Amino acid sequence: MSTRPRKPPVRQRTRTAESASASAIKQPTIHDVARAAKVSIATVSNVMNNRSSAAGEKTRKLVRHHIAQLGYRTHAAGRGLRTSRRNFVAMVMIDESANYLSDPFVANLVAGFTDAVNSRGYATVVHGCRRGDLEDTVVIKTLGVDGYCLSLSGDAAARVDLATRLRELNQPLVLAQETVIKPDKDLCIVRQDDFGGGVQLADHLLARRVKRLMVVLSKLEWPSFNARLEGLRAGIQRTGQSTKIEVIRARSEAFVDCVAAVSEYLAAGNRPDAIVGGNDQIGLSAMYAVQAAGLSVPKDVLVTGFNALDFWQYSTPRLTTVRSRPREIGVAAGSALIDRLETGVFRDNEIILPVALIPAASTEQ
Amino acid sequence: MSTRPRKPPVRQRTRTAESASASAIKQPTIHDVARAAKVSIATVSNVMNNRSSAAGEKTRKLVRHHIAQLGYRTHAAGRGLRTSRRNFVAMVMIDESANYLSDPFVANLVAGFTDAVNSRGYATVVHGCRRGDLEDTVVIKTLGVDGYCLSLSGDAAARVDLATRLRELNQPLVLAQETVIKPDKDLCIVRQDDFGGGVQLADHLLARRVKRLMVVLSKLEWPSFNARLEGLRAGIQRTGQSTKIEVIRARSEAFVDCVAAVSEYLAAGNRPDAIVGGNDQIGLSAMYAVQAAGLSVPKDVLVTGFNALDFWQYSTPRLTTVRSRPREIGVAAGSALIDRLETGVFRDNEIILPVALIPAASTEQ
DNA sequence: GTCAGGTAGTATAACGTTTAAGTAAATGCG
DNA sequence: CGCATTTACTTAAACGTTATACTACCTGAC
Repeated sequence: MSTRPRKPPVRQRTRTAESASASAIKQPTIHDVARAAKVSIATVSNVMNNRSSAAGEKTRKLVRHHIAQLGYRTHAAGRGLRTSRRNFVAMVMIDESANYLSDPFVANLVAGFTDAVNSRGYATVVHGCRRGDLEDTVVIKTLGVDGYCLSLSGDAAARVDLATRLRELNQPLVLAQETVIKPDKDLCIVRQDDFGGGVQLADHLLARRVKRLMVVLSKLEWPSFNARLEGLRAGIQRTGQSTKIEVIRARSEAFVDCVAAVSEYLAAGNRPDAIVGGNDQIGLSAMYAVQAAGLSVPKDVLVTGFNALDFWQYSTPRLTTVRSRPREIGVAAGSALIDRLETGVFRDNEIILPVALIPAASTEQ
Repeated sequence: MSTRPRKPPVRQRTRTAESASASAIKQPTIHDVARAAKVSIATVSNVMNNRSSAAGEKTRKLVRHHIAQLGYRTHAAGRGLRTSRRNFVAMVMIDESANYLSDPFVANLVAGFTDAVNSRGYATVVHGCRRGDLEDTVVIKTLGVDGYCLSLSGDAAARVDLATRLRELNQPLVLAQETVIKPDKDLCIVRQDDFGGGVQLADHLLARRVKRLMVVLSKLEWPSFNARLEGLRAGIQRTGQSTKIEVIRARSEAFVDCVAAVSEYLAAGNRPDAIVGGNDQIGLSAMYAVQAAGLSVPKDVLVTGFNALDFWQYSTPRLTTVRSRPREIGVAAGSALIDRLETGVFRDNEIILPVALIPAASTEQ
């Protein structure tokens, strides 16, 4: 024979069928499939990844049969090591109280994000981390994902701090509902037009001759709350009317704290024409406090919320609010991140979603 | 010299400083750190993992310095390949409508889960998958996590199907809020005592001389809803009273559908003494429908909810409900899963969390 | 007959880490 | 001193993939 002699394989896999220990069942590897199908591991890999070249209909079928037979699944770490692609992205939130998802706005945003990301073949690690813990946190230390989305939460300083750390990782980064950090070349910010929502509220309330306006926010400086407030201010200023704004900050966004803040304010003899809640929860709490003080909504006081979350419609009278689309923010953020991973650049550096006022009984005069 | 001659290193790493391409910045590896600190990679690894043996205070400091200097982080895929531990678990939910997290019960459960898991040094992949897509889904195909938690959602058949598939992966599995599948040796179920909650509701309502009871559920057969209903039935039966239960199922749990269902029922001339909502959302919708029909809560009809979610307290009159602790279910599920990963066995195969009635104005006569 | 071009498949070198096994020097002990 | 033990490290072999470079074979065309 004139053919060059084949070198024998250097390394022989020696795993026998019964070598698997009882406790952890050994998953089959690409080698097991190759051996069963009597082909090389390269061929199995090619079949697994539908590589167009090097196919062969018959072998393809054979290999697929053995893959199914053995229940072989690609070992994610092996592939990840080789390709330096993990098919994971992380959604990170600052979360002092470890219940970030209890805010329905955040929950819907996350749901939209994971759904967009999943549909592109990636999985999402959802991670809430306490402010100081960032460095110790598993995300930074060992996560090794393909990209990050940092979502609204915490005060401005903590957010900026976290965003800076994430940028240092040199991974694609999307910021959701961020207003303090400005978009720049390799950064994408997805947010809704909270400012515009504030303007819409101002127009709506001024058309109802509101002269004295009370805004209820929480101590925590959510950037979107501030944007809404600024929009409100701008909307009033634009008309040149003399409507006055007073801002009070409840200890937290919890029902009891908001009710207490409003009740106290009313008990001091204040009689605003309208109360603007920073979000629906605050608006509903304010409405409760107003009614508890023996006043009528909307006869004595108009009340508004923000976000139009599922439960806003349960109230009597129904709360005037502004429709936010947290889910769409998440979807846009997820899509932008995956696009960036696959094309290498962000198509847009800023995506702003519109919001729309929903007038309801709580501001009908 | 009598010392055995050292073999020169077989493989020379040849990465130069300027070899990194402009687009993707190369992360430093353990080799880079080793070279900088003039130690072996094994030593760097030992320092990274605080291995007690083979330490040396001076080298330890030196290595740590270079780790910080270079910004080295362990490459997750490399470690994962070697240790076959990924430090990831997955939280999987069936999610037809791609907005599983918009249910606050689920959102809080997930939040508790991720928090428990994070605090043990693991990360959580949150994954909602459509019913049929399961096999194609990235979770099954390429995720390769250390363990799974399957959370409530979808109808019983879909859940059982998904649970079966997950068991085939031979990974530790925890089921949250599952009532159809029974616990067995290498499976852990964490749920709350929905049945007991139903019994408590029955006691509460029967003490108020309720003779005709209407239960509002949704078409989707959530297992916990059924358990609550069974508890209610058992509670009534236990007393031997003749109270009758009628069950109606709204098209969905959405406000409009529940209101429509209750309104229609009342319009047909039915006058129940009490309406039991399957959860708070349904209870509040029912209350709305009752009031819209010109009836008074609680004078004409008592109304109850279930779960005591954040917004339950916004209603007027405040809704009588049962306190659930979805967050604690998540925490228990997460802890159980990590314990299983670290000890090899489940300490408990079933964990049942108590619930407690919160009487409020909507059932005060 | 031979050369070009395609098809089908294989061998093997990484990817970055952990860890068992080993070595060299220092220390303890009789 | 001579031997055992401890301390402080190093060597090198996996872990399961992917992808490059290669071989072998086949089919025509000239």
